[in-house]
Amino acid sequence: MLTFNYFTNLKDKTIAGLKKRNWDEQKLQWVDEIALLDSERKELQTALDQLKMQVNQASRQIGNLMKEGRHQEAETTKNQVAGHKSEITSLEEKFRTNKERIQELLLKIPNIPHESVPPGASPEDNEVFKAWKAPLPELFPGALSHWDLAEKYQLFDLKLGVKITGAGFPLYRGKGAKLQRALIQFFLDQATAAGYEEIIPPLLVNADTAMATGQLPDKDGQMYYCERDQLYLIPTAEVPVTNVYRDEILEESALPIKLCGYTPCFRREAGSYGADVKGLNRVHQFDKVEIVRLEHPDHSYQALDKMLEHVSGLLDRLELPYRILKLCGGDMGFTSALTYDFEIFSAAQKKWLEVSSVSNFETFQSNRMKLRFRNAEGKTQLLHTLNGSALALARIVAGLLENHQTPDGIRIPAALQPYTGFSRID
RNA sequence: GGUGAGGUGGAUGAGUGGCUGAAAUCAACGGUUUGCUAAACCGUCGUACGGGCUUAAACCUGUACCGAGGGUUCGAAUCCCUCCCUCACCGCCA
Repeated sequence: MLTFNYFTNLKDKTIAGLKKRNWDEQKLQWVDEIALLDSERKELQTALDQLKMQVNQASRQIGNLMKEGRHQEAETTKNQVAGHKSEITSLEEKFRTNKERIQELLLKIPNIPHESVPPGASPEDNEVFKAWKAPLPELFPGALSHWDLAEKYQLFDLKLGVKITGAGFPLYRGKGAKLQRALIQFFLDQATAAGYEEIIPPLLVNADTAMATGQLPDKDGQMYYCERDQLYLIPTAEVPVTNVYRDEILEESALPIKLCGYTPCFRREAGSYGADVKGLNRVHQFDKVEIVRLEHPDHSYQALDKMLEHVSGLLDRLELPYRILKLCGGDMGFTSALTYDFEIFSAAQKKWLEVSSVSNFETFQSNRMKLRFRNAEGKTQLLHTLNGSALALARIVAGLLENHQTPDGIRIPAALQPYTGFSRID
């Protein structure tokens, strides 16, 4: 959620940013509407506060008059207060309507893209921030897709997942299951080595938590929901982990805060179809290690670079070819100011698969979360939140199986072998 | 799930209708004193949103907030209702 500053002092920047997200003129009017409503809100509050002050003063007088036994005068004052009360009631009504409308609009306005975000409407317009320099790997004739490899080596079973739950809930078995666990452990160890504190959060969250990181109300339909208990299954560890510090005022010396966490992720992913959903490319439940940072606003973009390095290091160790995209305005998430996507090249499917998304949310989440720090002047200030996948498993598994296959088995990268306990799948 | 007791500022903890935004103590911060440490003494010490105010700081000032939301009253931390949460015991259970 944007702060009011974006609609008053930074209005031009806001308009320009929303245009980068391809907003039409009609929606852009909301910016002016919010500014107008906000100034109305201030006027209403001033009037309301003054009336309340009068009532408060009168009440104190009444108390004193009663003590002194001057009941007649007390009654007169009471009648005066009654007049103010009805005025207050009607002003409060206006005030509430005004605030609700502001809130309603604010929730519809996405984050303002960072100035470096390229314009564009669709994934084709994303900028290749770091290309893969070496030649793309070529597989031998007869190389298989990961879903065929899974069947050949008994690594995971989608049909069993369907029997037990439904489409998009893979069941891993044997070396496939061990590979899954090895990757999680490997990613967590790497994150810990990079200074991230490990968190094991709840997998179900309440509405306040989902609202704070921006999943509600925007992505309501994408989360699984337990009606009876009014809890949401997390779509990413970002949600519970970022919320660890919701409603807190941190000391500047405590920054940066670096957290990581492994969780399963649950996504309903309504509306996807075709080859994109084949095998592990898009599933309803997958495992992911997430890294989260709470940063001083002055350092958040340096922190973002550090996160890119971290994720790059993981992919290097897994010996997977990858590229980094800087998402264009039209493809960025609602809450993000700048997002880099990591894509690995699937040699068997001959296409790029997204395996990580690393974003700086600036104050968009912290404003909703009331997550602040006390700056050098002793004033409270919103800090910046960032997060990134490090990494998402399902597609990494797909890439590993496909790219490291040989005619007589699948090679496990050296970095992973201590975790799997085997060097080949055959 | 049942019964009982509770939810007050960074912490402990007073406060049962009227200068109580909230005593006191501790912690923290600034200062004085001091060979060092310690101690003592003085001071500061919640958040949000408004107004004075024109860009900002400082300062002054108003309103709201004592788990959340409603209600009673001229006036609510205090009384009433609903909900949430915590603790204890019982039940159930990995």
